Amino acid sequence: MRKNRRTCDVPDATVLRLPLYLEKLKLLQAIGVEDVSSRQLAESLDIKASQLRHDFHYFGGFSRPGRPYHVQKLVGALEQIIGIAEPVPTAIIGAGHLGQAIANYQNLEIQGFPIKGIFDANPKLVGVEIRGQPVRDMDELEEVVLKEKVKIAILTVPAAQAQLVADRLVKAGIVGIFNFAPMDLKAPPTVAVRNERMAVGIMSLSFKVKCILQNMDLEEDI
Amino acid sequence: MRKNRRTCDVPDATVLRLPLYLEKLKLLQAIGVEDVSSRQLAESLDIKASQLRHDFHYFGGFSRPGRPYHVQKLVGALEQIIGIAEPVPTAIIGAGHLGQAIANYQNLEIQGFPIKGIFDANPKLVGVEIRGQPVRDMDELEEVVLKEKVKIAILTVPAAQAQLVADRLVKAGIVGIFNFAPMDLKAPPTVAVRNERMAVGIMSLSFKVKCILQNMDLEEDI
DNA sequence: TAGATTGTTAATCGATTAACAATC
DNA sequence: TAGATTGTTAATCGATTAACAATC
Repeated sequence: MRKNRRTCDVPDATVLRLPLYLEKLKLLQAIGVEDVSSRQLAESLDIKASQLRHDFHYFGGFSRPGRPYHVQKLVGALEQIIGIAEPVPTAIIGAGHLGQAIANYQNLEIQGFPIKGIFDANPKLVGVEIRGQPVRDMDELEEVVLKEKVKIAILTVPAAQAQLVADRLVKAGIVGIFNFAPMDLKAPPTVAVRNERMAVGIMSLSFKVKCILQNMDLEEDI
Repeated sequence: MRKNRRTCDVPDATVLRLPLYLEKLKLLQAIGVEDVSSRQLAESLDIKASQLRHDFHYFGGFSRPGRPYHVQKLVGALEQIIGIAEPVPTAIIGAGHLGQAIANYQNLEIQGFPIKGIFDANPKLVGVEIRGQPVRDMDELEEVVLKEKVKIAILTVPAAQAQLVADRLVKAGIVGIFNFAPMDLKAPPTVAVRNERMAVGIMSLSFKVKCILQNMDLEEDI
């Protein structure tokens, strides 16, 4: 029990690297590589080997001194840590273009997030099939969440409805919300929320673009 | 010239907060608020006032001791710094669901990123109108980028084609790529690339979900 | 054995926060 | 004036990197 609690006391920066480690390791696994050293893995991700080992150290390490990592074992261990060793039932709320884009992204299921329901308030969309699943009416939300033990909701509804839907999801017992609506959601601390902010992404890109253009102008001046 | 260069030597963490500051300030502007203190603005963003002032300090500060910030001026200054004081011509490559979702997201234009072209390789999509614009054939890519002085490309093509398209964009003179394909793009240092990694987002959420569920189990045990 | 590797701690680096003089 | 505010530097905190003993 103590140990489980500890595996959760990990810096965000480390948590964000776990999926990258897993992704690379799965590629290695696919081409039949059995062992990999921290140096090899770190180089392919453009980070320092000591950072990778430091990250792994939060979970007690996955090998022992002198021996490289066993790819298969490491994949299993990371899946366990990330929480996708067992599939995580997931639902998509909002079947507009974004919702459909995500529903059609089949890697989601492969990566451990099977879509157990797609919902929309628009009667024109209800019943439309997406990857073999009908879009359901919002009325069925609570029922399906309960029945399918949905843990994560991907929220792609308009900003105006996002908080309302989120409240329903929380009440229905959802544990994580991946929010694509351009606004901050309020949720109790027992529900994890991740806001995907398109505006932050494109504006931070714009900042760098501006800097590149300025530097180009400066070089021309010389 | 020295000063311009300096405004680019700013920590990433600060750059990522600039859009959040701008967003809140625009909300204040919309409801007619003229002045705002660092404490008010910081509290609404759930950060420390000293962090906000420290961030602003990278750009020389936007007020003087004793006086709060002038909302209007601050909005203008941040737009200048982010690089959206002038609209930044943008294109979307890939008119699938994700591309259409982004194209339909009208805030993009309001926030300074007018869509000057939407492209797709699929002949069935070419010609379809999205927000008053026809989807163009990929053949026209270079021509439109040049003519419309497109600076940023939003890449929503399948992973298999992403690098090929990116190479064409770089050659055509694009300065920033917002990549939604689930793979890392290679580009010269004169082109800014931002990878949007859905997998990282949902897996880091899953990690937190797993921790919440474990803690709930622990409490039950007591 | 010699060279390479991990786990683990210490050193370094960078980002956040606190403190405060100057100002209104 | 008293209270509040900013710009700016110093202190603190946390994350990254380096170093190295133990091991293969």
